[in-house]
Amino acid sequence: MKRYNFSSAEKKWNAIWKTKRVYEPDLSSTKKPFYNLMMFPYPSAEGLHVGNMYAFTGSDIYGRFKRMQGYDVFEPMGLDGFGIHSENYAIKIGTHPVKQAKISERRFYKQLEIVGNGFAWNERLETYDPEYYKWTQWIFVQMWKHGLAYRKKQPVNWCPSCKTVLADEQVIDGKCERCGTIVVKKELEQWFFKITKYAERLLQNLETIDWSEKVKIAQRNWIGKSEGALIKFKIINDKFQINSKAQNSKHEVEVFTTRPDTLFGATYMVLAPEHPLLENKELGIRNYDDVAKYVASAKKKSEEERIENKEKTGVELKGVKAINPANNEEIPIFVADYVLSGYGTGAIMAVPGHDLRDSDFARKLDLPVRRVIAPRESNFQFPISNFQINPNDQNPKETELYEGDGILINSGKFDGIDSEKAKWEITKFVEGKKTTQYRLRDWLVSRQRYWGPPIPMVYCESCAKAGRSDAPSFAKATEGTAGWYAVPEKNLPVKLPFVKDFRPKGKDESPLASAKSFFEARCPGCRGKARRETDVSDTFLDSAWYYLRYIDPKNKKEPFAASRIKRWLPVNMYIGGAEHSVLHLLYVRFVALALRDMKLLNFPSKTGEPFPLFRAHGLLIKDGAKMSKSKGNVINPDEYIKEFGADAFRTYLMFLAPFEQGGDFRDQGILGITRFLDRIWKFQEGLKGKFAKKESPSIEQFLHYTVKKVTEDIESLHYNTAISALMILFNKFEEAGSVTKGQYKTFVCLIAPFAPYLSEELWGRIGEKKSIHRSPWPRYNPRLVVAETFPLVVQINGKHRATVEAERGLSEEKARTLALSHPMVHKAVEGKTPKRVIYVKDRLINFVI
RNA sequence: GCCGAGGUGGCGGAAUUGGUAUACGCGCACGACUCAAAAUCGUGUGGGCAUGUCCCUUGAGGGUUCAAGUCCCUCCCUCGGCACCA
Repeated sequence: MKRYNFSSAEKKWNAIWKTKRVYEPDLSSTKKPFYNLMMFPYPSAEGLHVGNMYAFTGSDIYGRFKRMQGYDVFEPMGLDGFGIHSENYAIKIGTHPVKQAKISERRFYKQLEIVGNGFAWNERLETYDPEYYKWTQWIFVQMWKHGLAYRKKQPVNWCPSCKTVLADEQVIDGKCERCGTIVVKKELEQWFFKITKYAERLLQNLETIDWSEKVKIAQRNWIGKSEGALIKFKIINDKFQINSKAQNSKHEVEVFTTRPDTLFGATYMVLAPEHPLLENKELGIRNYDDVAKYVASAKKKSEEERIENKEKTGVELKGVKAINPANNEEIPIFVADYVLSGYGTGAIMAVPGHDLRDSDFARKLDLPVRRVIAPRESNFQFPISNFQINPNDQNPKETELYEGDGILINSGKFDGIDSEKAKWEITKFVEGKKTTQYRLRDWLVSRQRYWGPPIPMVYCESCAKAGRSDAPSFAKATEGTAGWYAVPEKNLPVKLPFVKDFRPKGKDESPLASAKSFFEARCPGCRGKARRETDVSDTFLDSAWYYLRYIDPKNKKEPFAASRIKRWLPVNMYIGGAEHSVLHLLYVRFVALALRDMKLLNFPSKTGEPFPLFRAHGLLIKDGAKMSKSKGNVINPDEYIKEFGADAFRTYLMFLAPFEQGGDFRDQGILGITRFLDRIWKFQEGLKGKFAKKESPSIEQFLHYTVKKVTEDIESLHYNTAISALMILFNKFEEAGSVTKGQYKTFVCLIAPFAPYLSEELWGRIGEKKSIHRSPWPRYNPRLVVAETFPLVVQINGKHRATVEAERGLSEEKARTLALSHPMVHKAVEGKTPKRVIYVKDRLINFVI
């Protein structure tokens, strides 16, 4: 018997599939479109990572399953090869990214072809193709035209190694998402996209989409909605007399708090180092130099220092006080870097009795603490005298931090009120404003790098002086628009020029700033001399719309053809990594919603969400540890495919653990799958076409059960149990020696999504002409799914005592008689009347004695 | 610290959602084939001992129930995400 030669079969079928266009639906006319999308890879490293392979295989199995169910499955693939990751790799190995892109492209596409995925190769795309990034730039221009792109100077994240700014989403634990270098703060003027305008919708829509729960939670937390109040505190200089000061003060600081119910406990105020009040000289801060020194050192701190060292520091502003509007008390003001400038108003009211951070700070600086909320279950007597407690007080119970809600004390006329209710009553009392804050910040899209789409904007100095720009009128009032013009759409793309020394310079600007011929431009407004923007846009903008381009990647007139969009969107199934929870998966939703609002993207959907169904796959580890080059435990997929074949590799990846959970890859494990596939081959070869004439009823019954099980398991991405069910079925085939052709064909169809080559080869060898991957998915007869008999479990006092084979649908009485006929049961129950008999139909009977 | 997922044989992992715990696979042991080995095939494989239609066993302890890996309470550990967001 000839052994199965997987490598020649793989080669053969790849060629046949290509010429027969097995995986190419007609994008403009299909009747049952099914868009099966997977996150395209960064071609950044030595080759395709096994993690990508894992994700693609899981997604492809789902696509193949849907194709066999009769859908016109569209499963495109491309390369996210523009951007910092590809550029960093080019720097590392000392090539130019333009050259490296071509090398990576060949390597990746070759690898992607041998893994046996049903990709629609005609629609492949690369984000560095000018025909692609032309439209990435076009999206930037639309953002600008609709007031969603703006420039602003503010402290931003700067990676000293990548020599570029980063978005908040790209800073992980204070470190650069790409290279792990500690990120520092820098005050720079940059381009931002107004994703915050969409915060509420991005949050609300989460309720309408079917996504892996952990990703939704991550997005919810990242958006970070909180309800609270804005409350104004008057600022006075203590030179002035007490009674005149409050009324006469022209200075005010507004704070944001989610706990206005604790206002009476606000014993001091804290400003962020960037707070504008600190620059106000007429205020008469007496220790101005000390304050300035503190502010300077705080601004220099890196993100990591802030995170690592949570010891609170701060300086009091001498000579000034704030007035607590609830009780008109004068309270000290501090500057401290535990208050962030980018959130709320950059100023807080500090309530050390009821907030952990304020409590830490108060302890450190020995500040008084006042308790204003008592837990509901405590028995406070009202009214309580207005007491103030020092942290050194020997009565620690009273000063203990309490962050919960409860009943108000020490709060004047609000004493005794429930804190939930008091929140809004106190807000009203001090003329505060109820408001909502989001943790989400605007998306910083500028990058001071070479390998990316140049931001298609032009700056004209003379127009800036005259206050001219082509920003929409409603956006002109905001800062950073004067002098800026979008490159006219007919002039797109702004091609990335070849720059020999493409390495980042670290001078707050892109290497393009040294290419004079690139940045010299005409002003689209006054036709005078102007300068192009030399920064490029964030890679995540490239990937924020690729799924729209796939359906018509060669379209020269429009970014995406409206008729095809209507047919193919929203995407039916999106599979990818959870590491993109607050990166790609957030940006991509934002861009879709924004384009929809601009009336540029229109597909049938209530919310405009492009991915109603998303599943995150798990993480693959090797021998119990995370894969890393330094540990030398990185799986090279090519080697495994060469040794075991793509089918065995794919099937093993899916068998080793639940797809959505991820799991542990062990070399030994793949042998089990190899044996399984070999046995299938031998089984068919051994039959030599002599299939059984008559169906064995027990095999037939189990086959129907397996069809149901595998269908449901694939639908829910439980591939590991689907494969296990197929193994059990096949074990029965082997035991029986032979099965009918129909039964056998059903089995081959069921393994087709997992082992596309072997199944196709077997399919052809039993005389089938059409590709198995376009053959109908087996159906089952619901009546045959369960066997006619079942093992009736007999328990005595809940303990398993015997098992008897019984007819399905047995009545309780009959079950009882049957159970008692078993000698063991008979002996145990004999002579006693059971107190209770529990009968679970088709399952068990339990005698309680 | 907060949020999420999880803890089941020597290992990866199953368990119809409260109803035979350890499916399937790996590994291991023994046997067959072989001069031998690999491959392949067969048998066995949670632990215990008094070898039984016995007892124990799903991170630890308690509870609910005829019945708990599954539900409730307390605690421990591992992995992932967020992290001074007021």
